Parts: sequence; structure tokens; C-alpha cells
Amino acid sequence: MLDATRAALVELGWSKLTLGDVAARAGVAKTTLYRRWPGKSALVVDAVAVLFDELELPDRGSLAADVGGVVRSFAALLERPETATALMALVAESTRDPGLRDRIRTAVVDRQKRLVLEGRARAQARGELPPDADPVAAARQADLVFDVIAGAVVHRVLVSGEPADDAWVTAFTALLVAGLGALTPPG
Amino acid sequence: MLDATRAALVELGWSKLTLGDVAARAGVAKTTLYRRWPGKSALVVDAVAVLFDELELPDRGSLAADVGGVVRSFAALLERPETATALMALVAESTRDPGLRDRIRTAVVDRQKRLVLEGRARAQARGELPPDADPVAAARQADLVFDVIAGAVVHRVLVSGEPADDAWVTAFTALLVAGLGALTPPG
DNA sequence: GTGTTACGCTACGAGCCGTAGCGGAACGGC
DNA sequence: GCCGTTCCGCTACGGCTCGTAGCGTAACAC
Repeated sequence: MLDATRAALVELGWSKLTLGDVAARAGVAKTTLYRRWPGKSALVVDAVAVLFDELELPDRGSLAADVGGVVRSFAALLERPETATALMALVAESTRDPGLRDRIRTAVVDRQKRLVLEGRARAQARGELPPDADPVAAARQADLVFDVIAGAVVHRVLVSGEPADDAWVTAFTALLVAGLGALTPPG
Repeated sequence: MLDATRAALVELGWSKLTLGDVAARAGVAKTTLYRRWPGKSALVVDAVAVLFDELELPDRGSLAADVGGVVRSFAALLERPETATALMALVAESTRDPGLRDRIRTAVVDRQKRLVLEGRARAQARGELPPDADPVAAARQADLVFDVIAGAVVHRVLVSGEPADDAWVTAFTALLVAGLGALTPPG
């Protein structure tokens, strides 16, 4: 079912995707889809969410290398046509649907944020970042870094429409790591 | 016409917005809309584009203050319900429609990027940033900064779903300015 | 043997899309 | 005063999608 949804997303995109189509591809009655999911948005959330499971963050030895790695893998995910068209449409829908917003958060956003927390803890263990003084300040900084990384990649790939190639990834990583390094030693 | 489109966006959101609705609100026949715009997407692009004209960048005296200013005004624009639901949906559509992508670029993206170029030139005049050595490298850095700023704000407001309040703006500005400052003096 | 659950299939009213066809109003040239 | 052009409003239409209702059936539990 979710496979059929992703296939339909690749071929038709979000706007022209119909539940009748998905049902036909999956060899399933349209009724069954409506019995399991309340609508198009919820179905696509589940279909796309599994793609974010493949995001991992192996230890590459330094904060800069870890940031570069997560940026690269996230960009690779966004350059797949299914995720690109679906993610933006879902975010647009979630603007007017709090329930959908929660689904997206638990199914997609939290899975990415986990990587940031992981890389951050690793950098602290290496001594590249100072340990947490205040836990709420630490959470705020993690959220900030997450928004910067994910936002920049999304904007580069989907809005500016240019690839996140090696040159861009290294430049962005350098900027972010330099900012973190310059900001935290004194404070 | 565009006023009616924005009003319908506020009330219905992107997905439930119909051209018949817009026509009724504008006191105009549905045919007229189709005579002027090829479809829903193009109409909404024009309706939203004018909102980006109010973005300006007064000289606030320092690079940090200028960045904070543009972040604040951009965030205020994104927190309006019309722009939030429309922008993301348009980006989603543009992944499958190169023509729409160009419309968005000229009508929305370029208007924002202008601010970045302006602030950058101003910071160079103040001596806060080094002058351009290589023009293509300068353009690349400007694009990078633009993606970081716009992407972070969009992600914060629309994906994370939390407001870009003063605390966040100052933290983000500090991170970005520190990164720019730490990166460029040696190079 | 029976209740429960889940599914497939058909059919339906409702709504929107995008277009065609027709008639009317404004404007300009002469 | 006459006529061509252009723009608009209005109605109507075929086609498509939505989401639901109704009915029959297969698997499973006990």
C-alpha cells in the first residue's frame, strides 16, 4: 500500500495523486484506503515516513564531518521526487490542520532531530562543544541548529532549486561549524 | 482579484481554495480568471508576490542588526496565514512544473535575495565583511547565506511550528554572524 | 457453528475543473 | 452615425474526483 503510494507520488506528484489511483496500483479497493486512513494527507505521511528511517549518522570522527554527512544524506532524500513533492505539500496542509502537524512531527521531524541530538552529544564527548550548562538552553540550541540545517538544505534544494553538491555542503558545514565554534568558547 | 484570492486563502487555505470561490468573492466571472491566469498556481503566485514588496531593509547600523531585521520581517510575513499555506503549496507544485518554478523565482525568491545582497554590500562598506575577491565565490556565498536565512526561518515557523520570537532571532543572528566572522578573516 | 473483523465490489450524490458558446458594453477610426 | 475589436459576464456542459453506503464473502476465534 505505502509502496503504491510512493510510486504514485513519483509518477503523478502530490496534486494529481488520487486515492483511486493508489488503490488500483496496490490491487486494493478504494474503500480499504478510506478505512485505514482518514484522507490523502495521512496516507502520504505514513508512506513518506519510512523513508526517513534510512537516515543514520555514523561517527565520522569530527563535528564537521558529521554535519557534512547528515546534510548529504538529507539532501539525497530530498532530491528523490517522492519526498520533495510530498513534504512541501504536507507542510502546506499542516498549516490548517493541527492533527496533521502532529503526525508529521512524530513521523518525520522527530526522526531528523534525533540525528542532531546524536551528533551534538558526540561533539561534546569529543570536546568540540562545551557540555550542557543549562538543559533548557541546550534544548534551545539544538532546536536552532536543527532548524538551520534542515531549513538550509530544504531551501537550497527545493526553493533555490540547485543541488546540494560537494562545494555547497562543505561551504555550509564550514559556516555552521565556525559559528558554533566562535559562539560557545567565551559563553 | 488578487485581494479576493488572498482573502480566500486566509479563509479556506490552499487545498480547499477553488477558482469559483475566488470569482464569486471578486464579483467576477470564473471565465475571466481563466482568461488571465492559466490556473490556480499562477493566480496565487501573483496574489502572494505583492506581499513581498513590503519587505525592506533599513540600515540598522550593524550586520547583526540588519540580519535580525530581515529575519524578523520575513518571519512576520510567514506567520500570516495566507503566505504560510500558499508558499509551501506552491513550492510543492513547482517540483513538477518548471514554468511555475520560474514564476516563483522571479516573483518571490529574487525579491528576498535582493535584501541579502543589499545587507552584504552594506556590511562590506562598514568593514564587517571583507570585500569580494572572486565574484563567483561572492555570489556563491551570498546564495549560501540566503538559503541559510530563509530556510531557517521557514523551517522554524512552518515545520517546527514555533514562533520566531526575539530569543530565537537573536540566537540565530548570533550564530550566523559569528560564523561569517570566524570564517572570513583568515580566508 | 456462530460472532467478529476485515476486505472487495458497485453505485451513488456532490463538488470542482476547465472550456465552449452566446450576448452585451466600451472604445476607437473614419 | 457606423463598424470592428476587445473585453467581459453568464450559462451550460462533460469529465473527473471525492467520500460514503450497501451488500456479499473470506478468515479467524472459541
